[in-house]
Amino acid sequence: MAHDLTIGRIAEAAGCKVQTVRYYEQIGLIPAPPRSSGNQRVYDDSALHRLTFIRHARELGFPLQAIRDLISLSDDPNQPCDAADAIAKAQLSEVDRRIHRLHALRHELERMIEQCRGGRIADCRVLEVLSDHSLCETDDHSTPKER
Amino acid sequence: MAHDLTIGRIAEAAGCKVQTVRYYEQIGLIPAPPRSSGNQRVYDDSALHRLTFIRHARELGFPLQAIRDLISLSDDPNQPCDAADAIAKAQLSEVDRRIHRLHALRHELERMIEQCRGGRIADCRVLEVLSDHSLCETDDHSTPKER
DNA sequence: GTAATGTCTACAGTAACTATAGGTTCAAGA
DNA sequence: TCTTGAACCTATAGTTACTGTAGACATTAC
Repeated sequence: MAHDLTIGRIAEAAGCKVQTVRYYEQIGLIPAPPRSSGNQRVYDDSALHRLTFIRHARELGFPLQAIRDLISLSDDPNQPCDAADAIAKAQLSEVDRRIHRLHALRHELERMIEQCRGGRIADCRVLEVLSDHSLCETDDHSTPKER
Repeated sequence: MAHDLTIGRIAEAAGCKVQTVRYYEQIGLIPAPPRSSGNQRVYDDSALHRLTFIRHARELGFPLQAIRDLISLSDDPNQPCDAADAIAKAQLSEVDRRIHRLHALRHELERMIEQCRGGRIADCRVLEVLSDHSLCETDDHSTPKER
């Protein structure tokens, strides 16, 4: 049984906005669906499936380009899956880097909050800690690429 | 002793690009510095101090608007520091959310990689896991605001 | 002195959406 | 059946926080 779905329904089912679905169509990530007599997009389950794939990968932090790669891989299922594996592995190490960074930041924020005890700005360590990088316990100066 | 610094030097010292410094000036986050006879920006230590403050806060994940707020707070050091505290606390809970999320994602990526053992795409679970949200162990469907 | 590097302005481009305006279509209630 | 309000349509502009490019001028190193 093929369900007919409106754009609002697949957006809701996939957990994103209607505009986002249209945007994905515009950039060619999902195919343009057929239209109803009143020119409204009509989706089927496979469209929902692909949209869910994309949203899920986005939630995992994959950039759209990586998702594009994964989709083109899955369109040709006789290739070895090394490429998909490599993409996932690269993503894993990126996630590890972010977790590591966030833990350091968390620690520093806690120190900041602890030292700010309702005094006056002039005595507030929050601003001081932010000003002085040497007080920071991480020395990771790299800028995260896709945040 | 007041050091004279070129834009390249303060950018390097603060760990960002030259364009980023000019961008911060453009949006009014740092004041326009005096120029040399050859029309090049000349910075002093206080400019470096403010830039370091901004970069450090950015590395901590503060959006520019929050940084703007913190700067305007520090311009009036007789206020109570509750506001700075509130900003830091909001940031902390945001960091906590991200850490939590990333741990779930990490777990899922590991499962994906484990299940992809050099077979063919057709048998590769990476794509399958990405397609099926129900296999995912987190149900957090929210989209992070500032990524 | 000259070559390489750094800086200048102005503007365009990036990712990944998000919002708005001004219109059409659809579904539900009176 | 009419109407009203929600959902849809296109097109375009805006968002955040930069990053890159072009073409010209300045500074530094050899």
